[in-house]
Amino acid sequence: MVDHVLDVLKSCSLLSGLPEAALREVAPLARVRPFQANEVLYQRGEVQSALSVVGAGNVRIGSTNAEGREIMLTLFEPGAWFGDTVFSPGMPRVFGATAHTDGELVEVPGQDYRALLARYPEAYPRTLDMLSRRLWSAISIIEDNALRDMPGRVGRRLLFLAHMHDPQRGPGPVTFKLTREHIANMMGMTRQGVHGVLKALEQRGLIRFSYGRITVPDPDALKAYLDERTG
Amino acid sequence: MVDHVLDVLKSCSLLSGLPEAALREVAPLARVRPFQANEVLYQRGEVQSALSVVGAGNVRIGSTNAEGREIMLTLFEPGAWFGDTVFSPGMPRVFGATAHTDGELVEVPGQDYRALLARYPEAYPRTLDMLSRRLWSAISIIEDNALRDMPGRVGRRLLFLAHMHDPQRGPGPVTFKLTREHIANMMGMTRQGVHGVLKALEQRGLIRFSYGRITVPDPDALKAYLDERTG
DNA sequence: CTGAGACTGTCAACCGGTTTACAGTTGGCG
DNA sequence: CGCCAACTGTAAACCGGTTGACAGTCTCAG
Repeated sequence: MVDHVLDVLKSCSLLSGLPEAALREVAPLARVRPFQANEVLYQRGEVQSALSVVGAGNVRIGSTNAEGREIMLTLFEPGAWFGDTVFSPGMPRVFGATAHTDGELVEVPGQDYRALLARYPEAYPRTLDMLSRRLWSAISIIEDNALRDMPGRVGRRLLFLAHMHDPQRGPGPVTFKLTREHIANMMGMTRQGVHGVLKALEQRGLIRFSYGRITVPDPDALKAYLDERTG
Repeated sequence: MVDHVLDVLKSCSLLSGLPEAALREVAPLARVRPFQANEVLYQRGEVQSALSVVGAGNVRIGSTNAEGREIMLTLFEPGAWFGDTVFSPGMPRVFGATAHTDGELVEVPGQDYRALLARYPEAYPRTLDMLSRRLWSAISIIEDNALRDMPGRVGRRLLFLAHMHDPQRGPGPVTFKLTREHIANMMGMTRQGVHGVLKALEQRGLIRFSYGRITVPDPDALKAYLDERTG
């Protein structure tokens, strides 16, 4: 059991700055939390802080406004971490988390994680780096949303997801299990709007899509097309 | 001279976790860089990393796309810091910085800053907290942009700036020196669109504005109005 | 004081993307 | 194997916000 937790923690990039001995220390303190598709894991506004690592399955990060309109920020795969409030205890969560598929979460209580860092300060630089990169991503999204039109935004986000999906991926094709509606929620668009964009991209051979699935056959080609589209 | 640099460093929230002795160590390594209004301080894409603290004047953070359309992320006041790439050396800057008024920057070379943190590890938690809050802000902006209409977005951003301007402010009025165009650039809107929104907010008595100036007489009232507008 | 340049108000035309509506598919579950 | 719920395609009406254009106003440097 603890061995399994340890494996999950080891797979997490945020924790890879810590020596294995450190991970062994926290593993017993972590909680394994299995989840089913569409289960709400955390709600926006909660103040409790824990570091969550996706052990299996996919998790949607996003929030919903009063009228039920949803915005989805990103989709996390196994090994990803969230719950950035561990670094600012007391702050409410800005976004909620929902299970996208069945899977399992490994949760390290915020206090224990912070205590661990204090005991292994050599891990701090790596931690700052990870957080700073996440900020970088968020700012890129703001920029894309402000400066690009719909095809540009959708294309860029697909590339972003492709990169999250597998940072060291080669040039091969990537497939996402996302409905038109999920994409719409990621982009602040509608189902129909997304449809039009995808159709246009498909006609250029840059993507392929079918029921609940989108494939980018050649991410580099897509990137080249997008870069060319706005200089 | 070094005393002046020290004062600026002390005023910076990011560095306030460090003991004064530590700041005295880096002060001689920092560079003072005076600037004039509209001078370009850093450009998007540069990889050189330094921690910049605003010593005097205002700095716009933003970037420009190929067609010359600009997006402005925020406006920094004295004491604010930027150059988050110090935490991820080698990463290019996502946004550029431009002088909004005359003023002066204090720049600490990235290496020196990182070395200092390593020497005073007790400052790490505060540093993580600051970075994490900045991420929180960025995500809030993404959310606002996706979920709110123009009046909602403009209003929220004004409140955000009011808070940046003076985190411990009382309930009094706040005034910004921003043109309609600057606001438009912050929101991904046009000058004319902003005009309409401001007029609507003014008619409700929530803001007042004149040439190059916007005043929020009662931020709490504005907040209440915005919260009510979308539940 | 005065002029030039930056900022502002306003309006009609336009358009990208939403809304609304409905019919056709797909795939999983009983 | 067949049904139902979720997902998808399509098209017309609509609308918020941009585009473009121009005249008026303010500010500050000289």
